This record gives sequence, C-alpha cells and structure tokens, in this order.
Amino acid sequence: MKSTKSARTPPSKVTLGMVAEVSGVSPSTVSRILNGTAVVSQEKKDAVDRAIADLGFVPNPIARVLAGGRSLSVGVVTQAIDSPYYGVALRGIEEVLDAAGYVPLFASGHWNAKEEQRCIDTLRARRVDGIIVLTGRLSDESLRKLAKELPVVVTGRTLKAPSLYALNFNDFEGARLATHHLLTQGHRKIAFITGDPVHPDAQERLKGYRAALEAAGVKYKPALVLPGLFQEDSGVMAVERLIDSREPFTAIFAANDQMAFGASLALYRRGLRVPEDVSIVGFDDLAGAAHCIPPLTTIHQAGLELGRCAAQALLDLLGNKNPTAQLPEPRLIIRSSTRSL
Amino acid sequence: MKSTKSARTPPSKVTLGMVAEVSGVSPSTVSRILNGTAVVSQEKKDAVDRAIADLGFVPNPIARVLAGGRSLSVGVVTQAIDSPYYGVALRGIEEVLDAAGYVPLFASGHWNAKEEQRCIDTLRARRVDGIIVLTGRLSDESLRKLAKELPVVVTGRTLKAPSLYALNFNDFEGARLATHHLLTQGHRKIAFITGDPVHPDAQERLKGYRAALEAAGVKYKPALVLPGLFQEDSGVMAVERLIDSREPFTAIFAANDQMAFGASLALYRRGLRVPEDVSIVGFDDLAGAAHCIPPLTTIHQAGLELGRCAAQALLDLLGNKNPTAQLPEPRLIIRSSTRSL
DNA sequence: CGATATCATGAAAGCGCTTTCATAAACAGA
DNA sequence: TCTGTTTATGAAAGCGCTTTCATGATATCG
Repeated sequence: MKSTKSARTPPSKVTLGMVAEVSGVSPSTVSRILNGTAVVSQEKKDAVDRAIADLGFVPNPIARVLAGGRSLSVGVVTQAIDSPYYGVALRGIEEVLDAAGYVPLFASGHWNAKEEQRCIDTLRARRVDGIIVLTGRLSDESLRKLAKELPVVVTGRTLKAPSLYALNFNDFEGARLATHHLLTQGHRKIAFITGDPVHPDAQERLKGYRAALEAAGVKYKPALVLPGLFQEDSGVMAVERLIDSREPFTAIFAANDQMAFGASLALYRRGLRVPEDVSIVGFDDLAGAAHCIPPLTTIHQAGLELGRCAAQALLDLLGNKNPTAQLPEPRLIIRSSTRSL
Repeated sequence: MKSTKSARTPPSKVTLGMVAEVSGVSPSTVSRILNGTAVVSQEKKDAVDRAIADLGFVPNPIARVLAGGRSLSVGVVTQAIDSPYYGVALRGIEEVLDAAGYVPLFASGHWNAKEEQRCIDTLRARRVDGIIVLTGRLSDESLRKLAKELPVVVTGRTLKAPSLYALNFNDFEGARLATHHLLTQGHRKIAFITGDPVHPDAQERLKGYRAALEAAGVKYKPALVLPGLFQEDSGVMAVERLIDSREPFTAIFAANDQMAFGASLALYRRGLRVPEDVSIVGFDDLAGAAHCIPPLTTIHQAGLELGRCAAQALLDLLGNKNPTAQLPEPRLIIRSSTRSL
C-alpha cells in the first residue's frame, strides 16, 4: 500500500475545453451547442461535432450540475427496494427515464416519513432535476412545499399543485370489482382482509368492498372484516382468527396479493381447499399471482404502468409540458382461485 | 410559464466558505476538519463545529467530488431492479452502505454485457468511489481492468485481483445438499430442472446434483434432466415435457425457486400432488418460498447476506483494508414440499 | 543561542462546466 | 452614409469544494 489515495484515471480525460481548442471555438460555444442554449452557426457546429466524435468527448455530469446546469438525473423515493410491487414500478421508471437520457437515483423510505424526508434531502443534495415519490407517508403539505423547489410526481394520492403531478390508482373501483365478482358467483359470506389502515389505499379498498356488498343488498358484517398489514403473515393470521371465530364464510377478498397468499396458506393448513371450499381474490396481480397454487384471481394494478406513467409525467414536467399520463382502470383477472357456488 | 429555468433554491444555501467566515478560519481549514485530512488545533475545530451546527451546514457532495474528493457513493450494477432474488441483495447493500454514510447508485444491466458496461460508464461518470457488480455477464477481464481504476466487488465468481474482491456462493454444495436430501428420503428417480447454462451457477448446481447421485450410487439419467431458464414458465414447461416423456420420477429438484414454483403449478394442473405424489426442492429460498403451497423445501441462499457482505467488502476496500467477508454456507430449509417415500 | 526541522494555517489554483457580460460584426432604418 | 438594433461569439466569473504551496510560528538540535 503506497498511499491511501491512489491516482485513478477518470472515465474520460477529454474535457469540453479540449473540444473547444481542437475545433477552434470557445468553451462557451461548445457548451451552447451541447445544451442547445443558443443559436450557433452551422459551420462551427459541424466543427465541434466532429471534434466531439474524434476525441470521444463525454460531458462530465458532475461539473455540469455544479455549474448550474441540469443533472439529467431524477430521484425516486420508493419504500423498499425489494418490494414485489414497487420493484416492478421501478423497472418502469428506469425504462422510460433511460430512453430519455435520464438516470434514476433510487432511495428507500421504509414507510417512514422521517426517512423519506432524509431520502429527499440526499437526492436534492445530489441535485436531481426532479423527484418521483412512490406513495409513502410524507404529508401532502411537505410534498407541496417540495414541488415549489423542483418538479414532483407522486403516486397513491390525489393532489393538485403547480409543478406537482399526482397519479392515483382507483382502489375503490378495484375492490368493488373484486367483491362484485365474488357476489356474482353466488358468494354472500365474503370475508375481507384489510390493509394497514394508515394507507389511504387500504381504506379505499374497504370502501369498495362495502359499496359492492351494499349494491347487492348484502349486509356488511364487521365480524367478516379482519385487520391485515399487507404482509403474508397477516394474511395467515387473519384467516386463522376467522376460522377460530366460527363465523361462516365461503370467500375471502384480501386487500393485496401477499395477504391472499398468506390466506391460502392458512386455509391449506386447516385442510380447506381453494377454490372448492373457499374462493379467494387478491389485489395487485403480483408476478407470483399467476404461478401460485391455485393461480390467484386478482385485480390487476399495473406496477409497470405506474412506473412508466410516473416517469413520463415527470419528464413532461421537466419539459414544461402539462403531464397527461393516466393510470389504466383496474381490471379483474380471473384465474383459478374462485368458483361459483 | 415565465422562463424555462426557474431559479430553485438549493437544499442548503450554506457553503463551506460561510462556515469558514463565521468561525474565523480559512476554507482550507474547514475542509481539513470535515475530511480529517490534517491536524487542526482543538480550538479552531470547536469553533468550526459550532459554526457548522449553527448554520446547519451540509457539504455539497457535487462540489466535493468535482474538486477531487470522495463522492461517498458507490455504484451497484444489478441485473433487474425488480428481481426477487437480487432485490433482497440490494436491500442488504443499501443497509450496510447507509450505515457507513455511503449512498448506493443502482443501475440495471439486464443480463447483457453491453448494457452492464454502459451502466459502469454512467456510474463512473458520476464518480462513484467503488462498484459492486451482482453477477452479470461481464468478462473477468473487463472486471480486472475496471478494478485497476477503482475498487470493485463482484458476486457469483471466483476471481482474484488487486482492488477486486469476489464473493461466491457454494452452488455445488447447495445442489448436492438438495439432492442428497431427496436421496435420504428414499427417492431414486429425481428429475433436475437446470438453470440457464450460460450462468456458471447453473452449471455448478448441475454438478452438485450429479455428485450427490453418484455418491449414492444412483445412475445419472439424462432423460431426467430438463433444460430451464430460471423463470417460472420454464419450470412448468420442463415438467410438462417430463410427464409427457413418460419417464418415471418421484421427485424434482429445480435449480431455483422460481422454476420450482412453475413445476408445482404444472404438477397441480396435471392432477399430481406435492408432496404426496411428487416431492419438490427449490434453490434460493425466495421470500415467496415460505408462503407458497405447499411451503417449499429449498436451499437457503442468503440474498440479504450477499448484499451485506458485498457492501462490507467494498467498504473495506475503500478503507484500504483487506476484505474478509464470506458468504454463509448453503443451508437446506425443510418445509412441506418433500416427503419420505 | 542561532540554525534547522516541524507544524498549523491560509492564499490561491484549480476540478469541468454554465452563464452573464461585453464586443465586434451584420443588419436595419432614415 | 450614419446611428440604432440585433446576433453570434468569446472572455471571464463563478458553482462549492479540495489541495498544493508558501509562510510564519513553534519546537528541536548542536
């Protein structure tokens, strides 16, 4: 070990200054051409382009942003980098951003407003051009304030503000659809496993469930509503509690697929079969839903689309256009976990 | 819309220079205190610390790196941001890095050497202090070259070079363990669904399968080895082909959990029950393995640990220490998808 | 005690780029 | 033809930090 800080070659030793020199113009002009900030004669433009190609020049994004330019990067606040649902959304974001020459910077808030704020601070310190917040616990207020500083896209809420675009999925309708499906199959005793009530989505889904029951003239029974936390375990616990309560039921609607998986498992352990004895409907249509046993009937909530829309909306905001991206309506995917009574 | 580039307030208007001024020292001194680059009198140090606290100064990472300092960020080349296995690894990386004050920058190579190289270029342009490559298709050669420029940690290979640390999981042993488990339960006709042969892991796992058979004196039968691609679908296809081939079998070992899920599904569709009719063992111990039906017996390959170890190793490299992180040995997790004959 | 080595500190030069600001050239109007 | 605009371009000043390099102060030695 000679020294702690060994001299590492930077990725490209070619600087804008060298391009300027080779092409016989000033650095300012090169910069202008690079950013399209001003009109430059075709002649010089050609010379510069040639020099860039010859030298293999790649602008240094760090220097660029320090000098006040755009960083061509956008921050993405997700909740858990390994979430099955948001993971797909990240992929969608990455895809759209990449095509536009932007780089995503991911940070995880772990469903904690404090951490989310820290993520945002880190992201801003790295001078992202805009921020996408996937749901999260931040107050609408702080998001509005953030949007005063830079373009923001947020999912999972309905919120209106300048430089702020909100993308919300129709949870109510999704839940209504799911419950309605069970109802049309003749089920009347439909249990519902809720999501964590601090999520607005969870509340919307509960409302959708109730609305569907009501529309069908089926009485809402609190005993059939089990608290869940959006995790597999809470799904199994809910079902065990349900069975132990001796409250009769023929179907279960879980507020997300993960809990539906847990519910199936609990039923399996108790010797109840899906869909012969109990029908199950989930929500989200995770990748695993198609391959579990039996394949899960669920509400398709396009994670990939969510990501793409969010990214596109941010790109629009960044380009000073009005975003129009809209999430697709919820769709019922019928697989094998439900059957007619 | 007044202008395209509205003036946005940066996250912190407080600069190092202001700290210097308030505390009555030179910027150089503040920088030295911040980085611990040189000895500074306690008296000045206190004054500076106070000023930093009073002003709420946060160093600008962008400026810092432009000036030649460390960026306190490390690049992570993963394959798909939404991969169930690598996702967990990312979480481990994030966790360890964060505790050390480093920020991860994720980029997806999509199992494509070209794209991976592009990721690395982008990452280097953003001046990361080091890079973690999760498996991938890059040649050992390019990794060695990369390690000449900055510290690198790579998983899924055995490779030795200065400033390069490789972390490899014992795939052979894992596969041997899985097969051995089936063997001790009396199974003799054990089918194997391979992974994509371009992955060294897939090959190792096949070897482990063969070694276990051989050790037990069971003849290796090519007809029982089905090609797979590490995806659920390839698992279902493999099993369908197997059943159609009329080759008798009592157990299946799939080279990863995803294919095991697919295999279960195919069996289910054909009316075969797990584990009553066929035993199944997977590999990876994904989050879903514990909650599928029946819960899957599998080889635990700690994704989280992998991430943590990789991050720790890189941190060591960055601190000029010799990394010693070691992946845990494969462990067999017995759940309910296997039974004694 | 004078001379030399050691040390804490500051001044200043960048890192690579963007962006005023100023200027010379080209154009317009009269 | 001469003044008044408009344009393309360059010079130079930063962005906020790190890092030589130089210096005066302090400690060390014969």
